[in-house]
Amino acid sequence: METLRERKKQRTRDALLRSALELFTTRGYEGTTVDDIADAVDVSQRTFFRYFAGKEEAALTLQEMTVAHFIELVRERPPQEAPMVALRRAVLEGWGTLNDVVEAIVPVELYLRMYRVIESTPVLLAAHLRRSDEVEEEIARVLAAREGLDVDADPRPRLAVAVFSGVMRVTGRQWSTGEDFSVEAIRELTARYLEQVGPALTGNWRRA
Amino acid sequence: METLRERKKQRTRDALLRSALELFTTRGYEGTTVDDIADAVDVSQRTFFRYFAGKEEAALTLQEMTVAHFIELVRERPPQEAPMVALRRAVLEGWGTLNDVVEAIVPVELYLRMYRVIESTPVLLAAHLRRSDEVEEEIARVLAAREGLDVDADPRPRLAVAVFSGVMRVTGRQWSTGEDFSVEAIRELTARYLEQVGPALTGNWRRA
DNA sequence: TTGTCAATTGTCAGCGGCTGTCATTAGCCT
DNA sequence: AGGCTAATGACAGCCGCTGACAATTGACAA
Repeated sequence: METLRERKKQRTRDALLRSALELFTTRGYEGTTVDDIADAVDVSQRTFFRYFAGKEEAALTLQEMTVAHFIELVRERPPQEAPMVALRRAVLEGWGTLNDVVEAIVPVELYLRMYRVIESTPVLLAAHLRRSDEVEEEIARVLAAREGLDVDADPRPRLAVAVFSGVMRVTGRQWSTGEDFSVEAIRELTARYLEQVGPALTGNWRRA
Repeated sequence: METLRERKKQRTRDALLRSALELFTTRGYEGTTVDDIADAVDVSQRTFFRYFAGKEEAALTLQEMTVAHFIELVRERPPQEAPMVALRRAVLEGWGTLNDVVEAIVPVELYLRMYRVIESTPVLLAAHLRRSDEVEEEIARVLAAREGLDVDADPRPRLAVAVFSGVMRVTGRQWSTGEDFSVEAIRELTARYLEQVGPALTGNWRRA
């Protein structure tokens, strides 16, 4: 943070983001107008749009941070690990370091509340799923590169990532509708659900 | 189609839908205004919104038809089939009967063109993925009922459906970016990709 | 310190999606 | 034919978002 200008900009952006999240998690996403957010920070509506491409972007900023972090973790996985192992470890490590990533901006509690707002707001959920879709493609390319494959010729990287991503989505939803919102809870759930993929696909579900 | 009123309504709706799809596939989704659509049918903008909840709904109507059909096919699968087998057969049968479902409203070719518009228009893709998410939940419940399981207690139905749905998404995208837009092409791709799931998850990708 | 340049912001006008309201039209039914 | 109800049009207005231009404010050098 060198110049005064930059610091001021950063403060404005932080204030906008914090006000937006606070309003979204109390009044709801649809119940909050961009004017509300701008007014809360005492800037013009136009200024809000200079910091965020849209209302959605503000709502998904925290998610984007954790997603970027997760992608980094996948990239840093030792190349000898099998793909699914690398993904699994990256995710588990990601949950472990969630606090460090988020807390620098807002309390983790706000992140969790916002997560539920996203899941329960159709337009936000849609945007979130689309972003996840993009992330899948990115990770598929990372894995393909690790394994020396061509993503367009060999379907396995995209398939593996799609499967993994599906499990993560189911896990996240189960967690967000459950009672234990601790990081431990989702870590455990993640590990457990990943183990259930095999049985879910091959097993005869009727014999307990 | 009993009364004159009902027939007129149906015709208005059909005209709106066809005009919308025609415009979307030529000028693009964002490049088409609701006023454009209404003007093409010579009704007021207000009337358009009495037939469709929004621009999105018109754009996703064909998809919705095929999805509803697919769900029906899953419901009709004999209960002794293993879950993944039932899903696989329902999908393959769905592609086989695509023509019958769509052609009653518009040429299948328009359906295919619209599919690509959806994939390439961020806001439509987002809405489409969200809808797929809802469909996953519905199908998970169908499978759970078949197998006598509680979806909230046993993660396997949701996991299996999430995996299957992921594979279908990858398949659909691959198909839409390929060269062969025939139904045979996607049927074959579907079968092939489903067979690749196992290897993608467990295999060591490096030994060819 | 001051003057110049550039970056940040506010204001305003306007578009497109969408909704509520109310008057008008058009099909239905006796 | 005339009354009832459903469908439509016209209008006003909210909200998200953008372009354009002017005003403000920090940066930096003379």
